Amino acid sequence: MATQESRRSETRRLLLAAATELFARNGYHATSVEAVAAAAERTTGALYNHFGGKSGLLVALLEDWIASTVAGLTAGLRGVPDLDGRLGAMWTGLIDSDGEGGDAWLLLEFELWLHAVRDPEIGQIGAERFRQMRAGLAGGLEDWSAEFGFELTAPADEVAAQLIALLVGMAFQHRLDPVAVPTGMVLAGLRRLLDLPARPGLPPPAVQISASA
Amino acid sequence: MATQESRRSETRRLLLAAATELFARNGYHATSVEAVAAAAERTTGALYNHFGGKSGLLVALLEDWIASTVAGLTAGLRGVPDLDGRLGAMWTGLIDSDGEGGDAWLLLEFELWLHAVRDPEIGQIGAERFRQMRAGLAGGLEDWSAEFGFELTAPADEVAAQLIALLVGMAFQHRLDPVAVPTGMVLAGLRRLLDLPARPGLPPPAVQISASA
DNA sequence: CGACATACATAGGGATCACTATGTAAAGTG
DNA sequence: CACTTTACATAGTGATCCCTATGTATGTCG
Repeated sequence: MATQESRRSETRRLLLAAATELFARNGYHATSVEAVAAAAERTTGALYNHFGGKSGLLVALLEDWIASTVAGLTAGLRGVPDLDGRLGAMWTGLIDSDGEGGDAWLLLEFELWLHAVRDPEIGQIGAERFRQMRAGLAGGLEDWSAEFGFELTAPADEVAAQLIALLVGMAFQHRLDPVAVPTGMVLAGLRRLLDLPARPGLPPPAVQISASA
Repeated sequence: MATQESRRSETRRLLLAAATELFARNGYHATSVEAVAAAAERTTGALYNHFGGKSGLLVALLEDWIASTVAGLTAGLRGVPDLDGRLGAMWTGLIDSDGEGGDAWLLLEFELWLHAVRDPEIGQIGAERFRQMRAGLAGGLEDWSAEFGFELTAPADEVAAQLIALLVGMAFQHRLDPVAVPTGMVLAGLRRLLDLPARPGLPPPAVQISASA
């Protein structure tokens, strides 16, 4: 019915989607190739034919990851008129869900980082991924500063790296203890990195009520 | 010769040190209990007698982790007279080494975070760990603001979370691509979060020369 | 429509791993 | 110095996992 090429690419897509979900949820080493194949409704034979092995699957996943993330970073920002809305969109896009896979995005981010640090081949890809994220955000910042009429007090590259760092580090803490990292705290930090005045009319962050052990 | 108690605690210490090193270097799942036992010059029998299993070893490791980190966070700060020196000490302490285990500190941080997110029992401990880190830094900030005569423009809890977030996120990027995250970029971000003026007399951050793929 | 190539399925092997049951030397105790 | 307990070592087992060799249905092409 379908051509061989379409069938093949569909299988590849299913395998990568299953691997993304399972690697994020359970981790790379805790996920068996048979589990990935089963979740994709295929067999390990197909997986080995496509990727050559478990590590090949990881590399392919990370390469796809680059394109989809750079797109996702800017996608949630369209249609948001004000600057705070855009900053907030970046944050909620990070912790709520990537729009497709729940909070798998964040888990996969750290999972892949660990492999990137431990494996030079993966590390190259991971470094390139963040270079593109920073460059994309830096470009956006320059556009924003023109659009909203504020001034960048540091090179856009620098501010981009700082904004990404704050978002990553806040998500890191938020996932362990959500109430300790309310949205206002993140937005306030982002604004301070941009050297913007604190947003007027916003109530001060709520008193911390995170449960104490 | 030695008492049984001292012998036992010494074995426990060796096992935990070996597990720390190996879990950080290779990851939890990629590290076998036999490898941990061998690195500690003991056998798996000792390991199971102490921790009941591999997961028990991880829990014990994380619990030790709490105390040692809070201590380490403030330890590198003594004897540094100026504020920039202290901020710089926090950063270099994060990326250079923890003073004992190379850069294992950072790897273990993210490794344990993933387990904390996936396992509720571990998650409780991890959340408590960061609560203590934030509280410790918040207290330090209030002392600093008095000592150095600057004013906190936001609650100390909030600023502490933001500083930690920036440090974590910067370390995250730095480990993938060190030249893309020079020290000055980190210090500038920390200062902006503290609403301090940019440091005078400091050359602007070097042009980025990170290799492009 | 027949021969070939492709895409994937099936079955199984070799290695590794977490864990357990049992043995044993040393420390503790009266 | 007999006896018990502690702290760890030894040896082995079932399960799991990554990978490979081979089989087969379906698309492809002259």
